[in-house]
Amino acid sequence: MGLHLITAMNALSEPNRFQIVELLRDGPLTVGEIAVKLGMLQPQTSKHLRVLNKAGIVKVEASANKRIYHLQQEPFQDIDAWLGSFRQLWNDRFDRLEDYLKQMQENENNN
Amino acid sequence: MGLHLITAMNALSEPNRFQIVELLRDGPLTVGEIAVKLGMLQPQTSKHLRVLNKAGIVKVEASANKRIYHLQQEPFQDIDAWLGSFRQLWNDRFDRLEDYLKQMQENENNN
DNA sequence: TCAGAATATTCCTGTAAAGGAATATTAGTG
DNA sequence: CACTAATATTCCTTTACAGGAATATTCTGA
Repeated sequence: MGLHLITAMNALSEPNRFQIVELLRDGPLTVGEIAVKLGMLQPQTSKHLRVLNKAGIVKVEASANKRIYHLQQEPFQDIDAWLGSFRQLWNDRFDRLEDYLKQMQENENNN
Repeated sequence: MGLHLITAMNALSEPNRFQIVELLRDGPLTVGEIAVKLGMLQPQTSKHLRVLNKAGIVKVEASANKRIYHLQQEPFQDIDAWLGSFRQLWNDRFDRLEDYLKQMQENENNN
């Protein structure tokens, strides 16, 4: 468990790759388009896309001699699911805080 | 924007640090307790906690000569907020797919 | 103040990964 | 079959970072 998560977050925690992901939210793009829009060289763009691809964050679609990259949902859903358990945690803690405050209130009234 | 995110994800994308975070979900722990529970040496534990601390993921509370580390919500909320925009994206795409299918259905009926 | 426990820091070393430059690959076109 | 465009890969160098071992720091209690 958690291995996909770590791989995905590792891939996303590189500024250029993060930017690529942000860019691809507006829709699929070719390597050249990404490189131009982000002001990076083509080889590094390809290399970063390779990492993103291995992490399952993007997928490629070949069209002639162009390669069109687009986002993939799964890794984001994985991260989201993991964060979900944290939301649960914070909510539980908040509930206990409420109970505590309520308890204090009642004790106050019994004086 | 996004810089905190990248820092947080980078900190989380190291297996040992990820484990530390998972462990701290059950409540605050001292360095020694973390080291024992995860079978790692104290110095490396301290070093990883330093990284997590700088990323805002954990905070320290001094108690005598012990240091008690506990999770912090903010980074997780940041990641969650970022993912939120993706949820929006997927939903929009799904809506458009529904529209498309509905359109096809209608065209089918008009033949 | 000294001893010991808990933690932090430093130094060293090995390794993974990123950028630059050059080159290889693949597909379309005349 | 050249020729070109688009992309991928390789090689090299540099840098960041993790682990190990040793040492420094901080706090407590006698």
